[in-house]
Amino acid sequence: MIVKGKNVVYRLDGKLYHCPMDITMKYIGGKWKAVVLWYLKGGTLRFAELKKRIPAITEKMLSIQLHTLEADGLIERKVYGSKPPVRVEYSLTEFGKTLIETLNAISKWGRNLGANRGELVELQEK
Amino acid sequence: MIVKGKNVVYRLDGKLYHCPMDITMKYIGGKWKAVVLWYLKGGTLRFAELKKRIPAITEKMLSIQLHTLEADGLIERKVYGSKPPVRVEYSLTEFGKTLIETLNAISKWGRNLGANRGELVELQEK
DNA sequence: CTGAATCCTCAACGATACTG
DNA sequence: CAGTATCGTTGAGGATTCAG
Repeated sequence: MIVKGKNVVYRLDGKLYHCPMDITMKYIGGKWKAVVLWYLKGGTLRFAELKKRIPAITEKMLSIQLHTLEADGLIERKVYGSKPPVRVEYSLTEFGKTLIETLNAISKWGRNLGANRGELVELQEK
Repeated sequence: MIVKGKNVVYRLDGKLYHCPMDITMKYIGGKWKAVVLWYLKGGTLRFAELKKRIPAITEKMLSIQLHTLEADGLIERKVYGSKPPVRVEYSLTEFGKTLIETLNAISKWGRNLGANRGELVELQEK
């Protein structure tokens, strides 16, 4: 706990944090991580399935996010088969699942805003 | 609402979002905004008071964050006095207060992680 | 006291092509 | 299928100085 009036910080993985917000943001911040986690919250997904759900992401960025999330212990990567085409599945770890409540709160706020102030658009099939 | 199987997105301020996570992250993403909002959640604060609570931020970045948050309608800026030194106070707007639940969730997760995996450090006074 | 202005760096992000 | 390699771009963030 942060003690009022004291100059106290957290050290985590050798890095100092003055605020818990910072810590969480290290894990889900950036342009893509929260979105990837959001879709994995629904269950195991393969690379191409994630790409399909997040059309705007490039394969490179998706690859980087997945490796980062795995290194952070939030997701698990399972490879099936040794010769291409291989099958790779991604899913939340138990640690990653502790984020679900937080992810829900973030999504809920965005959904409300989109519903109240935004406009729904149906895209044409290409 | 996102309709399953349909290619539906939100349009908000002229920008398209495929995912509610994206929307929220536009408002609280980046290195500083969530932290600033977190401290303003506790009540009205002046520029120097915010700076004191977020030692790592530069005045430039704090200034930018505050203007961005104000432009997004999340915080309110009140100026007292016309001749320097002026007094400027920042506080959450009603719209900004709708984020409190989300901010709490984010902070809670970070606090738990800091408590479980991190280490508490007491800094020396300079 | 509260910033704005300037200049700078660097990491995140992106487009495209290629591969085990 | 699931990426990696390479190169290019962009913009967030930072250091410093100056101003109402």
